[in-house]
Amino acid sequence: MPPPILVITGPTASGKTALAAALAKRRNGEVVSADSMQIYRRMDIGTAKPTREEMGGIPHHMIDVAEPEENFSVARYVEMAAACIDDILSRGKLPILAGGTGLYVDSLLSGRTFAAFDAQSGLREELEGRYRLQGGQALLEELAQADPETAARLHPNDAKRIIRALEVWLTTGQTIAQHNQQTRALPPRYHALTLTLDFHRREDMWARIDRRVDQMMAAGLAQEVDALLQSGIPETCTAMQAIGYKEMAAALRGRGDIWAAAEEIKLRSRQYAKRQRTWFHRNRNAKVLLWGAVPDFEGVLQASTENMEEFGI
RNA sequence: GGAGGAGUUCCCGAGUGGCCAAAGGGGGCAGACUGUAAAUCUGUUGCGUUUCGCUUCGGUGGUUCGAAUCCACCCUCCUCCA
Repeated sequence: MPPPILVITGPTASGKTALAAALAKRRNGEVVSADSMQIYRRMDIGTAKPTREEMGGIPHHMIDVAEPEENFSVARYVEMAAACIDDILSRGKLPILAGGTGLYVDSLLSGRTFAAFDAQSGLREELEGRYRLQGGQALLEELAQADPETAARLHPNDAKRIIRALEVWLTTGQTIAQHNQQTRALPPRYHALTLTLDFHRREDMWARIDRRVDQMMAAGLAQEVDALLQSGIPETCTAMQAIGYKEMAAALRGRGDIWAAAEEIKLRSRQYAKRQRTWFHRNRNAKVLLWGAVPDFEGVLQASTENMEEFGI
């Protein structure tokens, strides 16, 4: 039986941070973030990174572990986060994985491994170039020669996945379909109790998102993004794709004012929250805890504790 | 007061007699997701008893076999001249 851990997921602004810290305090736990943007240093306000105060003395891992210029990846996340969790377990404490990046959470819990990727080879760039020149249909037909299953699954416009599928085949001699099949057969890395936070009514979630963005603005989001731009960060790097950063960066570069950018950030955050929900709804084993119009933190804390006891952690 | 221009489906915006329930984009809704994932991609988006019917393109009338498209008047907005 894999070691038991607690997982807290949910859309953005659903209170994962606060719940994780509170439960960690009660259960002698440590928090491991599962957030693809909080890993970057110097991106605090816009990623809603927990403040020292919010952490309440609880150790938090997988935050500030990379520079914004770096290209992070799921594979790297899983490797690092697994090491954190194993370390926490070895010290007899409860790991609490908290975050909204569904791919990171699932990859880590499942024990998934990733097919090789060689950034130096230039293959990716070559395939990207061919995609632009020849189009998705052509590459899809080529992929079908080796991996008809994946080719049938992918849409011609799905450049990223077509390219990755070809890349895996070309570099490993194994199709991504085969790889996925193998990795699905791997035993889960952890025995997880997943709590998914969500809202009864989406209007309440939107209100929370709006308020949070207003708070970010008040806390100096524009200045934070400006500092990143001043430091010469490439605009194409992954970190600058983050909601709140790309919109604000555009405004600071002279396209629109920062308050219009704030409104756009609210919109993009709502859309993001929807995608997160779609992802998390797939997990039928998760215990869903819903917020009402007036958040009942004590109630959710109580429900969480009960679920944990039932689960045996 | 005079001269122009504009009013299109939730929004922007194409459409200037039939092929128009009306391009495209946005937004909404739903879904996908195995090394960029806060990213990326897909479907759908007037109503209904759904290979057909009904209602819709500022309003009201009219021309026509047929109108979002033409005509008249009216309403609203914008620009310019007074």
